[in-house]
Amino acid sequence: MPRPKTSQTRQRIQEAALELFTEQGVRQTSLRQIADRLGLTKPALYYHFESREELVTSLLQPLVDDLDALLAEDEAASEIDARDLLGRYFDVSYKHHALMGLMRQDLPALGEVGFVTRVLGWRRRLTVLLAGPDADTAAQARAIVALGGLADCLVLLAETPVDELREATLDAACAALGPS
Amino acid sequence: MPRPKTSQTRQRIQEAALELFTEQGVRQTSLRQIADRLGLTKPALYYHFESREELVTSLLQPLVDDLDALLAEDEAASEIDARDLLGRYFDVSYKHHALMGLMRQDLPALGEVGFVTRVLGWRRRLTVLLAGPDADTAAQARAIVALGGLADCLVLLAETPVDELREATLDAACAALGPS
DNA sequence: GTCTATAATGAGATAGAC
DNA sequence: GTCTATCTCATTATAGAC
Repeated sequence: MPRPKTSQTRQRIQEAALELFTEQGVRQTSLRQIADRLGLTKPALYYHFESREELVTSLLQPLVDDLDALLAEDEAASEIDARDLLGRYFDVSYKHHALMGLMRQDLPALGEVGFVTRVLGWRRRLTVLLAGPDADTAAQARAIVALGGLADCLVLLAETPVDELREATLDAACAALGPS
Repeated sequence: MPRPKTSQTRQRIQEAALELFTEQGVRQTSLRQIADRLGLTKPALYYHFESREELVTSLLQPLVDDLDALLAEDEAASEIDARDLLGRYFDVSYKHHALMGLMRQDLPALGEVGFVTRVLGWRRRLTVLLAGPDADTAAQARAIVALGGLADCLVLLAETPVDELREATLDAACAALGPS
C-alpha cells in the first residue's frame, strides 16, 4: 500500500471533507457524503486514507504546523509587541479560517483525534505571551477576551474584506488587552 | 403516555446527559452511555423522553427562556448601559455555564435540534444593542470581541470565584467595547 | 485507482412482559 | 417505571474483481 502523501484525488477528498465539515459539523459528516460529493464510492476513500481519523488529522496538520511555528518563534523572542503578535495570530487564523472555525465551534468532534489538549495548550501559551506567566485574573481575562474575540471576528465577520477586518479586529483585541 | 414534564428521574437523566455532553460532546454521547451512568437501560430513557432530540431540546430550554427574556427586556428599554447589559449577559451565561459551553464548543451538534439560527440571532441582536443597528465594521468588531471574549472567560477561567471572575471579565469586555 | 459486495458494529427506537 | 428482546438503519471498514 503506497498511498502517496500527496495526490490530486487525495487533495480533492480533503477539500470536499472540509466543506462538509464546515457546513454540518465533523461528526455529522459521513464518509459516504464525502464520496458522493466527489462522485466516488466509500472504498475509494480508503485507498487514499487509512481511516476516517487519518483524514481528519491530515486536514488539521497544516494549521498545527503553522501555529506551532508561530508560538515557537514568539516564545524564543526576547521581547514581544502585543499588536504584532496578535497580527501574526490573525494572519495564521485567516489563512486557515475554515479549520479555525472547526476548532472553535466543533472542538468535541476534534477531540476524537486527540486535539483538545493541543488547543488548550495553544491558548495557554498565547495567554502567557500576552499577559505573562504569573498574570492575575484581570490580566488573564484581558488576554482571553483579546484572543477569543479575535477568533470570533473571523467567524462572524467573514464577509468583510481582509484588510478592513484585520484592522478592526486588531483594534478591538488590543483595546481589550489595555495599556501594556 | 402521560410523561410528566417534571419528575425525579427525568431530571437525573438531564443531569447525567449534560455531564456527558460536557465531557465528550453531544454527538459523541449515546443514549446507552447516559443510561449506564444512571444504572438504567435505554428503553427507560424513552419513557421519560420521546426521543433523543427531545432530551437535548429540553436541556437547552431554560437557557433559551432566560436569554430571550433578557433580550426582550433590553430591546424594550429606551436607553441601555453597556456594562449593565454585559453584566446581565454574564449572569445568565454563568447561571447556565455548562449549556453556554456547549453552545460555544459544540454548535454543529446543536444544529441537529435547530439551534444554530437561534444562536446567531442572539448574537446579532446583542451586537445591535451594543453597537447600534448601523454599526461599521470597527464597532461590530468591538461588540463581537466583548461578547465572544466574555463567553471564553466563563469557559477558560471556570475555576475562578464568581465575583472575581465577573469583575475581571466585565472590565476586559468593556475595554474592548471602548468609550461609548 | 476505483468498483461491487459485504462484514461488523453500534446507534436510535419500539413491543410487550413485569 | 423499568426491564428483555428485537427491529431498522447508518456507519466504518475490508475483500476481492477490474
